[in-house]
Amino acid sequence: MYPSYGRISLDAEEGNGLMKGEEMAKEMLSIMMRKGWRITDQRRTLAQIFTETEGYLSPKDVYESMRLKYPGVSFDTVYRNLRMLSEMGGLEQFYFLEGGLKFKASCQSHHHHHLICINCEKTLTFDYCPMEQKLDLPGNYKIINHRFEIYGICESCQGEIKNDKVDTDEETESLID
Amino acid sequence: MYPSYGRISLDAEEGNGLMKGEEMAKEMLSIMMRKGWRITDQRRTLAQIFTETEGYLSPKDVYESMRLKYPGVSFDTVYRNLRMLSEMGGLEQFYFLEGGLKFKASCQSHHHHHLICINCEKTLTFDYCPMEQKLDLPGNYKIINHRFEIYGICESCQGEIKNDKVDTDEETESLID
DNA sequence: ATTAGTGCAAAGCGTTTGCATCCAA
DNA sequence: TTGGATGCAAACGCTTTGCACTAAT
Repeated sequence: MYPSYGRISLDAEEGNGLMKGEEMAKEMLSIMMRKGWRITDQRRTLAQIFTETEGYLSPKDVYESMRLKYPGVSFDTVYRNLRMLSEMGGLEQFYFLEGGLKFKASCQSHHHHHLICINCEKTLTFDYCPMEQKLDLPGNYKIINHRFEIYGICESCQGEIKNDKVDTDEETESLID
Repeated sequence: MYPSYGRISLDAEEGNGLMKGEEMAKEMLSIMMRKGWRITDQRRTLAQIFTETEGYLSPKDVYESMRLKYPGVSFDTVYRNLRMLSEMGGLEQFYFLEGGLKFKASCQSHHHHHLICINCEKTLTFDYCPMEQKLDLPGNYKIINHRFEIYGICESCQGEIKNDKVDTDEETESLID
């Protein structure tokens, strides 16, 4: 039932090819400054957590990580900052039916889509965008935005999964909102 | 920033061209029977509500509608049945960042994607699927599923919106998860 | 008659809010 | 110095659960 795939343009395997690690953290901090936000220890830590993480983080994940480096944090501060950073583009939000809302450092510099592992949530980016096609859409909608994601099982998970998590169909059905 | 669109295959404007109204309700009820579920008044009503609705319904919406026809319903029964019907494919779930989880009768008969109005949530279906392309994806993921949705403002909303809801960019950013 | 489905109430969980305190600018 | 950021606690909304009762098969 699910179609073919093959070759087309795409770029980096990980960070997104234009920015990674330290650079990404700086980017986030600079966003904060530009918007007139203060750079607090918590926010510095927050930025760093996301630059060190490949996959998605739930607010809870972030909270746990924050506590390691900055024991006093409170949950609501984490939420506040996640929300603010998301709203102005520093983070990308995804909602997983199982797992709820999660966050990931976003690439500000170019348009792309995601290939997400439904097991470990490791995410790769690729440049192909279906909107580049001459789509003949029904109705007379004024197009504003779109969403295109591909879900699968990454190479390193393909081995492990075979044992425990088997019923891939159901897994997927529920993981994708 | 957001790309072009033009002509390509597609089908019906509404139901999805293969099933509508009564037929859809029967389909849902038959699903229940096949699975060995009992057909209760509440479930019959639930099925009917979705066949009469074009857009998405939140659990709350459904609850309100249910109460009109069947005053005694409880919220948790609505949830239980929404969940069950979703799990076995009778309903499609979408999560809107603002508005939360919503449901819509699903088309079992053919693969398609959605064009969703970010104002009224009226949804049209179209047959074009980006996975038909020969995509050259990074990594070695075993592809399991995908998601492709286009968000815009439908014709009838384009007039109304201009007055109140203006800042389309932000609207969208937050509506799409 | 059996057993799934319902309604009720209460709990659970993730997220948000008000407010006094703290601290980056 | 001072207004934004934080931590705390409480509230909030949505969803789930346990249990006795009801009703479809």
